Amino acid sequence: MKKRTPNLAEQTDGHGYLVHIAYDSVVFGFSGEKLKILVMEYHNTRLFALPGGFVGIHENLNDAVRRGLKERTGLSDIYLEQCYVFGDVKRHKPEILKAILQANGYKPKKDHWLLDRFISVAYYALINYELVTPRPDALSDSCEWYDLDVLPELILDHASIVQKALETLRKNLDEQIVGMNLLPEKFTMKDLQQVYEAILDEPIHRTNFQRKMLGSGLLVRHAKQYSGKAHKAPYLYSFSGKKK
Amino acid sequence: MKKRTPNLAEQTDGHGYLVHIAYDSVVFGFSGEKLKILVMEYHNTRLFALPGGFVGIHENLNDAVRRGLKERTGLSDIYLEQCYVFGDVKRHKPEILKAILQANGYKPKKDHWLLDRFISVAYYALINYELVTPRPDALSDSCEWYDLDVLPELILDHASIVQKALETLRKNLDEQIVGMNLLPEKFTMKDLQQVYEAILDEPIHRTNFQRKMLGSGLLVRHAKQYSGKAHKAPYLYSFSGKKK
DNA sequence: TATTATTGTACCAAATTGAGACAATAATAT
DNA sequence: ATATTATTGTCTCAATTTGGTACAATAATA
Repeated sequence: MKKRTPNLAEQTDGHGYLVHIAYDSVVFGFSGEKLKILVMEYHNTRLFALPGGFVGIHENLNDAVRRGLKERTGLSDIYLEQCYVFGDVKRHKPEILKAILQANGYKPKKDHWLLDRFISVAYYALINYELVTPRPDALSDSCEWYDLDVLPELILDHASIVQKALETLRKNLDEQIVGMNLLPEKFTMKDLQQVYEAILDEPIHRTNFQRKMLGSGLLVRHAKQYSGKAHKAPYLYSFSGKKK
Repeated sequence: MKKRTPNLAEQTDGHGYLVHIAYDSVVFGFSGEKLKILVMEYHNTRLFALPGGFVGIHENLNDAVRRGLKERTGLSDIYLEQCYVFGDVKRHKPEILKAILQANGYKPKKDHWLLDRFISVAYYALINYELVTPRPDALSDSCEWYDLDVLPELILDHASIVQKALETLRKNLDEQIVGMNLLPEKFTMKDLQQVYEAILDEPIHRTNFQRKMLGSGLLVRHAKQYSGKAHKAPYLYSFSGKKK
């Protein structure tokens, strides 16, 4: 039996969702040697935001985030980490939410729960770019990949959230099997290195990186991949560990 | 002008505080070669809990935590870090809150906001044990230091919160100037080593630790401290960096 | 003056890291 | 075929960091 999730804009209070609590997610993908994140644009507003949402009254916080990611990416087994809670009063900008609702044809009353102050739990997710067709939700025109270095201006404190997510990702880089979640099943050593370079935003010495990765014992080597280019073909690798 | 903070138990709804949102803090102190944390016991209940609280409607989340710590420790400039948000449904145990309120002479109605589900933002704090006289709040008999290895049984998921705080502290140990916050202004190298050993719960090689700490460039050496014992007197040190 | 417990420094070996050399190789050009 | 080109995988060597011991210095006591 599937639980019905309430329609956001029609509600006049937070019934169905916990009031004052939201989440925002920084969904990282990797393609074309660059790190990208998902950004949504609301209907007719030129307002850009991170994919976020609310927590059902009988729903685990983490599950709420997974539900939101499933809706936007179609993926249900996603690598997910909390990174920070943004809880300052000054992030409360009811006029922005109001504009979004109005652009969608709703006339929220002054005490509409969405116009209240929210504390947002920030997450980051790592997903395989190739597996995703981003889908907008009811309030948004689009949900698309943006290069990290050419993000549009984001509403509220979402730029800080991206920054915090990136910092946390970098901090966790050595302990987490990042490549496994951002790359397809099989990949070359160069692919993996480019992921690390994109995240750290600095070049990495090739042979030392190779030594480190092979030495970790996490990689399984497969057949070579012939690209058709005029040079030695690289091996393909996959991760031997279990997906988190 | 000081803002009035509402009286918790008298409220019949969350006016004054954000509903559904709480924080819990793991307050670390160091004394007698051991790591300790503050634990509160509620009146007449034998229920033990971490110092926690709620967020005023017009209050920053971080400020709410600082306010709570100020009330219980008297300190206002405390080293504080978020570590995790506990947001599972199963942490909702209204009967425990009810028991606490009843033991204090309140008869909460069924829909009392404190009996609702809460998401809790966990923090850890590092403070100088010597500067603190723990103070209980209105609902609790005591607020006292407990050795980490002999904690009483804690309510709800507070044991997990302690665990998470400890993990986070360990993870941050190298980047954060932990000693500065847990030790008095001046301390010996042995004091500092004992702090690290208490946090990591494993012995550290003395001379390598000394080399690492002196090499960090963060320590300033002062006069020797004569203990009256029959051996060479150690230097006193202090940290040269700014707090936090 | 010898003894004891600690502390500060020096030193050596092992492990890790940074940087480059070089052979192997998959295509293309000759 | 053979030379050329770009890239990959492996090695090697030096520099740095880390783990561990040796030892002298020293503040009290016996």
